[in-house]
Amino acid sequence: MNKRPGLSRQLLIDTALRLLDEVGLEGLTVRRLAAELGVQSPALYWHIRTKQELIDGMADAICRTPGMGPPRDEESWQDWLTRRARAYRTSLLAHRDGAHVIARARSLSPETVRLFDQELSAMVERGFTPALALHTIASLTSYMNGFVLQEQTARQEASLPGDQPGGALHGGTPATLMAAIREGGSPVGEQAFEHGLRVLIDGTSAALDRRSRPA
Amino acid sequence: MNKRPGLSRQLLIDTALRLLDEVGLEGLTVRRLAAELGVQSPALYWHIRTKQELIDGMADAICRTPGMGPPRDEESWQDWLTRRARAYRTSLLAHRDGAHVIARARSLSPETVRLFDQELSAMVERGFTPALALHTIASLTSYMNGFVLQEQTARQEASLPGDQPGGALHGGTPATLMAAIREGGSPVGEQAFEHGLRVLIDGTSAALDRRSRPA
DNA sequence: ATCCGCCCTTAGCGATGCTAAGTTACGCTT
DNA sequence: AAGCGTAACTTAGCATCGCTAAGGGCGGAT
Repeated sequence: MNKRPGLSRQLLIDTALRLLDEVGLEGLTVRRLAAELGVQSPALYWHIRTKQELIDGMADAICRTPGMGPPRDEESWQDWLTRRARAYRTSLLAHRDGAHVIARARSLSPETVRLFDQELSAMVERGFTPALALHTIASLTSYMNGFVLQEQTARQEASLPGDQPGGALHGGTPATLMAAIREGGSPVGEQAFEHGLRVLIDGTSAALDRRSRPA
Repeated sequence: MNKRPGLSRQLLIDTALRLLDEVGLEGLTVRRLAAELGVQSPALYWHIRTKQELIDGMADAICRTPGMGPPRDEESWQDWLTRRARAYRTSLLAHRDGAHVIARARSLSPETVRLFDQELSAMVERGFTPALALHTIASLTSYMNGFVLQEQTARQEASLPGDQPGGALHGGTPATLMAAIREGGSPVGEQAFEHGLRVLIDGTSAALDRRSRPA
């Protein structure tokens, strides 16, 4: 389907991410990717060892987006974590099943780990202990991954047979839940994400205060 | 391999959960489950429509654990959410790839939704608005799912070739990260989970105060 | 000219989710 | 008691999957 500038590990990853939007993670097969590259499927195994390795690379590419990385010098850690979280969510949402790719990944590239380490150092400079910095980022990452994961499974559910907006709820949605959603509290979407994000930042402020000036 | 008390949807789900511990989610195939039940694989399709439906049932069973459900009458919402979160994590960790099962699930049973609604009502009785209650539970759930997901992928990584404790870090782990882990800040495990949990509860207290007595 | 190794091909293995069609066993009416 | 319908299973098999084995073309070094 394409001309042949020769394959490469990176080209496989980039093409796989583009293909992902078309066919989803379930539909992303080695053969389909090979076809997209105008090549027979075993050719891919010259550049990657397993499909898992391809997925790891895709996850890594999704993580390494502008917006990740250490804060700017003038930036408070609150502003930075908020900006970083929004950028990360956007990057996950940028590809169909993006969060599922992350969930299926098994290892990060050394470069990404190094970038991550720089983030931790910057937090230490701003008053975090190393352990508190790591716990904070880990909590935030768990939240973001879990959130978008739910968001993206809900999204593909919404495009099934008739189903009011409101997620995975068939039949009679109970009273309080309906009220909550009507009130603008849908558990997916930007507003919900921002809520959890703020809660985590506020709670982290409290944890940081507790350490820096203990009773 | 078994006698035949006759199959049932619930028996499939229970057996699948038991089998999951042996073979993991990747190894859990329809044929393997059928063999475990002493039956040919197409027999299962009398009781379930697709493998996806089986996974939905497994996820539902994992969610519905003692510890979930509305708070006791004398319990503060903080104590309840903490207890509930610990119980949920324990339930996910109780099965190999438990969090991955949740991640792959697409819908919840009406009963689970109803239980969830009771939880929301109880929160409203304790001063939450419906939307705030839903946002709170959603944030907490995202966090818990994301956390155990990472925890369980890290776990199966640890049982690969030589690799110091410390997760998905091959080669030279950078300085701050190493310090953080040495300091007792591993991003997985109970201590890390408790940190994020407390942060979320503290932040929720702040959000609740903001609503109930707005400036 | 020859050889070597990079990068791709054709062929195919074992396994997967699932379907089609046939078979058994049991409870019901008559 | 004979007949029958349906629930619950079987055998066979389709299309597709990840991945391996073996070989071929082709450019650069010798």
